[in-house]
Amino acid sequence: MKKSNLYKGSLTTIILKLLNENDKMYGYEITQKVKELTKGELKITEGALYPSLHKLESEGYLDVEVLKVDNRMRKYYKLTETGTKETANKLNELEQYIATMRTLVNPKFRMG
Amino acid sequence: MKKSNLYKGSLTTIILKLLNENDKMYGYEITQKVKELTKGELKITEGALYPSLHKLESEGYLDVEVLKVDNRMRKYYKLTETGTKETANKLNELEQYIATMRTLVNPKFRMG
DNA sequence: TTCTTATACATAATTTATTTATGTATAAGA
DNA sequence: TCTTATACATAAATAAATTATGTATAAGAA
Repeated sequence: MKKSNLYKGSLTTIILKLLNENDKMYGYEITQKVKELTKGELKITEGALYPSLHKLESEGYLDVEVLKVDNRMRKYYKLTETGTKETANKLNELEQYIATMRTLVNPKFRMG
Repeated sequence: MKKSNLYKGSLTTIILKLLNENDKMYGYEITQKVKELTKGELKITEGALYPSLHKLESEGYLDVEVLKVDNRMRKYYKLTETGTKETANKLNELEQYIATMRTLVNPKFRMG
């Protein structure tokens, strides 16, 4: 999704968190929201997004509802109960990742 | 290297930064240093480390010096000039990544 | 003395998340 | 009419890791 490959592995966290904040969203909406929030810094690609949504659904983290709006299909996703728990896990993992990287990279943030 | 797959893409940043701080290090030393600094949180595997070191060397970011210490081989790596520049780039990318993720995940840290 | 653990390198096979490249289809605007 | 935006989808290729091996020396425990 970007020149930096640090984003690899972050997509599910992003999707889950957005759905946690917005109750229900459809795929295209997610791409636009991410672009908007990051002021174009991060653009998630459809080739990554849709398979990821399908996976999250198959794992039971998301429920789907298909609607037709203005004659165009929209697949709305929302968190299940386990999906909400998984969101918390993923956010913890992100904070842990950031803390760990800071200890390695920034002497001011030493662990312990 | 860990249960969380957020670390994918961070290994080169970690290696470069450690070499930037410690002038010269050998592979095994890097694995131990990371384990120590993160109090066991992050263990980099040899299957990831050695190919990564070879790649950084082939890209001209690292110079190698092979020494024999206590009858055991050690390959000491150190940053080249372009390697030092690349370290700065990677660290900037990491800070940018963290800032971007915070805007997506933490409303307090909105961008702009 | 033998077995295990630590040190120190290496690589091949597999897995997984992504990018890149397509594809379909409708609506809006130039 | 042509392009851009909306909205989905998937297949092939790429890249970075994990997992599983392999070699070899040294130290320490049983």
